[in-house]
Amino acid sequence: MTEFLDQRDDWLTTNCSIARALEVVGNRSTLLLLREASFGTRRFDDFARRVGISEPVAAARLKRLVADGLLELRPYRQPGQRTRDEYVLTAKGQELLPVLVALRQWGDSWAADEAGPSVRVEHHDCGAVVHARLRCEAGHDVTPGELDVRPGPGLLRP
Amino acid sequence: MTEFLDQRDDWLTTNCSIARALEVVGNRSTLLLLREASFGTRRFDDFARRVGISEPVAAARLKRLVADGLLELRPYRQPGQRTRDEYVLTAKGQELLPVLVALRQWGDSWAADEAGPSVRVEHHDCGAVVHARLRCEAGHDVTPGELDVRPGPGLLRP
DNA sequence: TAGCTGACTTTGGTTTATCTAAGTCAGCCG
DNA sequence: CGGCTGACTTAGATAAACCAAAGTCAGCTA
Repeated sequence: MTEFLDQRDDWLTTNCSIARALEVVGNRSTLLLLREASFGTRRFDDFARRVGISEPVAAARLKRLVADGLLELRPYRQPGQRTRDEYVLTAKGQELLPVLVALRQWGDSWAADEAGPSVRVEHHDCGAVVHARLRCEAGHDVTPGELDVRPGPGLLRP
Repeated sequence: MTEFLDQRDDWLTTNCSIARALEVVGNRSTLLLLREASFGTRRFDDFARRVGISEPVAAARLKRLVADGLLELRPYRQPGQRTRDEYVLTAKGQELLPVLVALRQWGDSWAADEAGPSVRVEHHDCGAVVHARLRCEAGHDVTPGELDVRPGPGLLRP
């Protein structure tokens, strides 16, 4: 595996899933909007205010998130109000939650306030705190130091 | 818990671990440099070339990553060359790998090339593919839909 | 039907991220 | 001791992200 890594060169740039993911969620405001969506925020100005971004930015990013299929618009109606659209996470958006959990976990460990984290994410069924963990398909817990990188089927050689 | 989320308003902005983490790694090039570091890249121009960014950007981001303690400079010497510094992941940097694994996993699922992913991340000990998973402290696997958000100790009320 | 409200859009300007191209500089090699 | 090489830095320019303030507009409510 070491040889593989030493020999490789610019192939990663061409087909890297991390880079592709970052084209969709590779900026601060997008990830914070997804955080809000995961907390149940659904309305335009709640998104803008709670994330702390301006309305034009919120509008552009939310539009992009809908176009990319991470959020969907769903009509709803509050009593005494007219029909509106609310933004709801799709399955594609929900599957990004491990990224957010992992980011929060890192922030809790390395950049937290003295008072501790402001939120706690629990397992709905049992109330225990939830973490993002690495695990292999053989069922072992894996630490960051135990990762090996190998060529995959989509590897493009120079 | 629903009441909690409905009542909360601008508290999250002030002390959010995700936002804090994103201040450090909230841009594309930083995360891609960390990807490279996790693949074992150590030298300046390898970083720049493999990530596909210009040298000025690579220099600035690497400097920032060292200042933030995610990478450290370690002197090394190749035979017939002078002493240089190489960039190596610290523990603080390694603990971000779950974020990268989760991002790659999402990219593999939702934005992959037809040919499949270009790399495969394995458990060093057993060779099985590694995934980022959500798990609660009671030991249950948790799906993104089973997450509950609750106030934490550092929660600031408006 | 006039007004209010939520959900944006428009305008104009600043900051941040990025690029290319060229320059610096330290120290081993010959 | 003079040149080469790797590791940056500087300069100048463009593109992307963001902001505040004001404007638009649809459709309930009164």
